[in-house]
Amino acid sequence: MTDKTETATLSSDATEVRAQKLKLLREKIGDVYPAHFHRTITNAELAEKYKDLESDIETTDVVTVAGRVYSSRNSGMFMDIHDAGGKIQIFSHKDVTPEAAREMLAMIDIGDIIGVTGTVRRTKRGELSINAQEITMLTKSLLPMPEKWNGIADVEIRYRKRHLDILSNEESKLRFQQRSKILSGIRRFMEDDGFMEVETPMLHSVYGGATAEPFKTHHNTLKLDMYLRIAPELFLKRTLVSGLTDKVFEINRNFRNEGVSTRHNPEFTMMECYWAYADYEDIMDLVERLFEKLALQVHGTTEFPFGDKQLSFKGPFKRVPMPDAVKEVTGIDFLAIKTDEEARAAAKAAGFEVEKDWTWGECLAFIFEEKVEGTLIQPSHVTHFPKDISPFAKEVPGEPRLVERFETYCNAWELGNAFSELNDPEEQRRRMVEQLEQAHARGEKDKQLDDEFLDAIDQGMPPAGGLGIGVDRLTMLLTNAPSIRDVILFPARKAKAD
RNA sequence: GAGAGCGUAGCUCAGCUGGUAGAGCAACUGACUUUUAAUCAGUAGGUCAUGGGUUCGAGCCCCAUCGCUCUCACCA
Repeated sequence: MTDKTETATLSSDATEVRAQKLKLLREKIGDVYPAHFHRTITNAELAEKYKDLESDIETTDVVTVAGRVYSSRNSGMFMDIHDAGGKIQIFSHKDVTPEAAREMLAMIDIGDIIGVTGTVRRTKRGELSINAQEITMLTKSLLPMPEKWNGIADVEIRYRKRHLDILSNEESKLRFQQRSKILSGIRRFMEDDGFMEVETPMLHSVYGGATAEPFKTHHNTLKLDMYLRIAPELFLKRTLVSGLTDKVFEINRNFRNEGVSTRHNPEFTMMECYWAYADYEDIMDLVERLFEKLALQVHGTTEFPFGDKQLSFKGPFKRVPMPDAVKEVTGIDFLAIKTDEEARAAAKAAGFEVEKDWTWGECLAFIFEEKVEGTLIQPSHVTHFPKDISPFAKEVPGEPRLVERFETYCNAWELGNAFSELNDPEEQRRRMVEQLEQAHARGEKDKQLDDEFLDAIDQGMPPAGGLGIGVDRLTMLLTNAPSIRDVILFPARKAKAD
């Protein structure tokens, strides 16, 4: 394959060496990136099948494995190759490996993907191995692998070149495998609970269902300004009106043109569901059952660590009305306060800076966010939100300033938001018009009234409980990830100047 | 959008009050035939993010720009 005069000409620059080896390989064996190669067993299956094989025992079982070369010892006599599920040691020795296969070793670099056919054995030192009879180059890698002990630590590279992160950091690989299982776990839970998954538009000509700045785009043929959806809520409710199903859900991306942080990405995954003939208390039960199931799936138990905290997803969760929570922490009894003026005065007296036009509900919500939110470490449902900030929720009977809404908090993060959904068409229209006026007053010129939604509500939407769950944040908690970018494969980045 | 911090070899990181640019891994040349963070000897690899400035002299000090991280704001 190659003799000393050829190898002596190799440069010491890693990428140049690989390019030269690729050229030599093409001359010698032709196709360095073959289209057809079939392994007979994966590395994980191999480990399972031969877990009882004793040390220093050689079998006559011939297998074909494949994977990326992660390390090489004794001039390639021992190589570890990894596929997505595990690793296997390749043993290439003159007693067991034909000359032609051993010549290939000089052309193999760490990072290359190879296929190996040979017999299964366990070495004296107890390492399950393949005695190589045939070695096939499947993919020559042109770039060096990241450092083998520390992997990629530079967060910029970890996010921009995610393949290097996952290639070199086992923790990162496991986390994304776990995310996939969480996603399918949510889907299975919802389906088992009788919910039907639907897909509603990502491109909206009128955006709504949440208060957020949208991404704006344009459809050329329709000559129509459009928005990437900030929430699927209004379409899912229209689905509920249709009678297609009494239990509907969607798992998909929402887009919000706002700040990025360790807990915010411009596109994020939301599970949203609507359940006819149920109310927000039924939804609380549902959230608890879902969280408990996911914790069991990921950790095998409902108790698990996050950072230096210990979380428990064992239901039932603490349930506390917002006015009670605020009273407990600050002593301010909002239920005893009658007017907006009094609310602002009470807030000011307690040391909060409030805007002149704030309502009773806005003062209550503000103090909740300032003082209570940060204390909610274990999963908790905060109920009885002010109506002023909840345009889609039904009033609490006997307390028209509050609505049947709850948010689920954990680790001081908002994870879920749910209501007994408003289905009174006149009340719904009133509240949406009010929201629209407020938006226009803030300078949001693009905000429009969603007539198609209001028309559907006029048709009659069954009473229902609805819920939105932030899947990324839930995944962060379940996989002990400090940043949302650790659970999103390709998080939003600025364009690189070079 | 505001504040704080960071940017040194392909990767992980040192580099003191300003005085010749360093290590480990990876790579290359050899030795070594049962290793597993293999080992041993040697070699090569740098516009110290970029552009200005101060200084006899700048990786280090100053200014600007770019990128990243964290905190805050908007928000989930």
